[in-house]
Order: sequence, then structure tokens, then C-alpha cells
Amino acid sequence: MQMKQTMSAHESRLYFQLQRTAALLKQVADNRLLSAAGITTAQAAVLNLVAVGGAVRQNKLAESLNQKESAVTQMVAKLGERGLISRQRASFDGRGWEVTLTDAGRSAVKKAAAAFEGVNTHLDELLSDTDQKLFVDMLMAIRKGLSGAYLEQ
Amino acid sequence: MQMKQTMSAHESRLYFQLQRTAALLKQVADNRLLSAAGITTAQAAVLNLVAVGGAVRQNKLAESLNQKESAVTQMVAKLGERGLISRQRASFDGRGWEVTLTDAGRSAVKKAAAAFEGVNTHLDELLSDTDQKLFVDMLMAIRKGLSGAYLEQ
DNA sequence: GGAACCTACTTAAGGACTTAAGTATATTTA
DNA sequence: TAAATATACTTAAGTCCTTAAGTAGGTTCC
Repeated sequence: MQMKQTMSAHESRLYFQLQRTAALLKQVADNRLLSAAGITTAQAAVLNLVAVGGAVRQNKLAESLNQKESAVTQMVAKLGERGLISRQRASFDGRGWEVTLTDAGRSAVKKAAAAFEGVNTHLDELLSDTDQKLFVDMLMAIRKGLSGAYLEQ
Repeated sequence: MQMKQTMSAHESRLYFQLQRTAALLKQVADNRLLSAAGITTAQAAVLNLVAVGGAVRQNKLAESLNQKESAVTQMVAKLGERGLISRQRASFDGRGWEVTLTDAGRSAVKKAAAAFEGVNTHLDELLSDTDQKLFVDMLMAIRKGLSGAYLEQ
């Protein structure tokens, strides 16, 4: 029957659909947060972790965000320049830094959270609760099945 | 009952799960393609469109990829440097370029497609056909509901 | 046929990541 | 306790995308 085609425009639909939807959703969220709070979703994610966790070490941030420490170094530097966070040397470890929010950072987080609610509300209108749960379950199944498969050697 | 929380570590589960899964899947696919064909998934996507479409204009590539023309300019420049594609002025329009594959480009596409099959196979093992269909339907529902919402003013 | 407009692409700057290699500071171990 | 190793972070270079502001060729329309 020869139904399977090699990588054509449509093949790997799941892959490309996932990437494209993620990109679109990120753009929408970025636009909203940017105009409401002056920060991006990536920045909001960091500020949020700091807001919740208090004085947070950069390696913890990297771990929570699933990113490399070098990415956190850059992000933290940028957020520091913008006056949204500050750093102090970690007690008991002269290598580490503890990141905390400034007043401006706290304010930005609050605005961002409100804007993000709008995105979530919109999402709620698009997918029912049951569907959302199902969707997230599938995402987690993919992540679980994928993680470690080819990444760590 | 106060069940709804504002942007905490977990809120927006759908959003972050989607972004994280997309990022992981991209990394896995990139690793595979990179070692098998020496190109990334983003590069493979471009080469693939050219392989299928023959002499392709850059604006068409941008449209198909859902990207800006400036992104295509850069990608095409890089692929040209690596000898995977070549460009010639478009017949009937002195502004445009037509992109075609070199032999090296054709070879890379072929290898990339084979490597991508591996990713798809892996995905097939993680989600049943029915689930995949459901999943893609949800992705499309999100995209449909989202597109145009905040992007074009 | 020339001014006004549109289209195809380019350039520059910037955001958010990655890998690889480097610098301190801690900790372990011989 | 000094040498070896591990940890926390930084730096540099590279990828892939964006927006905003070009440039250079087409097209319209009076």
C-alpha cells in the first residue's frame, strides 16, 4: 500500500504542529505581557520563581526552568540591568549568588500574572477542562518518553 | 473555595507544559538530525520545502514556515555558505530569488528525513494513532482560536 | 511617463536559548 | 594539608527567531 511517506511537507505533523502552536502561543503571551508588564514570558518565568522561592540560587533557577546555568547568568544579568532583581553572595557558599526581587520586580510580576490570566482564560475557552487535562497528560507522556532518550549520552 | 491561584509555579500548566515539551522534542530532533545529517531541524525544514517545491521564492518559504522574510534571508544565507543551496534571480521579477538544492543539499535532506523517521517512530510508540490525532486536533484548535487574536492589530 | 505606491528582499539590533571552555570557591582524599 | 576533583557561575561564540528601518526593483494611475 505504501502509505508511509518520507519527510514531506506534511509528515511529522505532530512535530511541526507542536512547534508551531508553541511558537504562536509564546508570541501571543509575549505580546500581552510586554504591553501589560513590560516583560516577556521568559523573564516573567524567572521573576515568578524568585517571587515564590525567596532568595534563589541561580543553579536552582536553571534546574526549575530546565535550562543551562549560562542561560540563567544572562537572564539574571539582563533583569538586574532593568532593576527588577538584585543579587547577593550566598551565605555559606562564596561561589553562589542569591537572587531576590526589587520593588520594581515585584510590581512587574504582579502585572505579568494578571496579563497571563488573560491568556489562560482564552485557553480555557478553546479547550474544555477535560480536554486540557487530556492534553497536558499527553504532553507529559511525550516528555517522559523522550527525556533522556538521546540527550544524555 | 478560592481554587484559582494567580501565576504560581504551576499555574498555566498547559502553557509551560506545551513550551517545555516543544523545547525537549526540538532538542531531541536536533540532536538526531545533527549527528545523522549535520543539519538542524530548522535547516531541514527549509531544505525540505525546497526539495519538494523546486525553485522556491524566499517569500514563499517565509509563508510556509510561518516566519518573517528576514528570518529566511538569514537561513538562506547560512545554507548557502554551507553549500546546501544556491540562488538565482527569479525569472520575470528582478527583485526575487529562487532557491534550489545543491547535490550536498539533496544528500542532507535525504539523511535528515531518515533520521526524522526515527523521531516519528519514537513518537508513535508514545502515543497511539488515535491519541496522536486527538492531540493534533487540539493543537490546531488552539492555533485557530489564538491566531489573529492579539498578533495583528 | 513620472509620482506614488507596493513588493521582495536585506541589514542591524536584540531576545532567548545552546555548547564549550574558563574562573573561582568548596570539598575530598591521599 | 596539599593536590585532585567537584561545584557555581561566567564568557564567548553560535543558532534561530523577532521588529524596525532600509534598498531596489515592479505596478498603478492620472
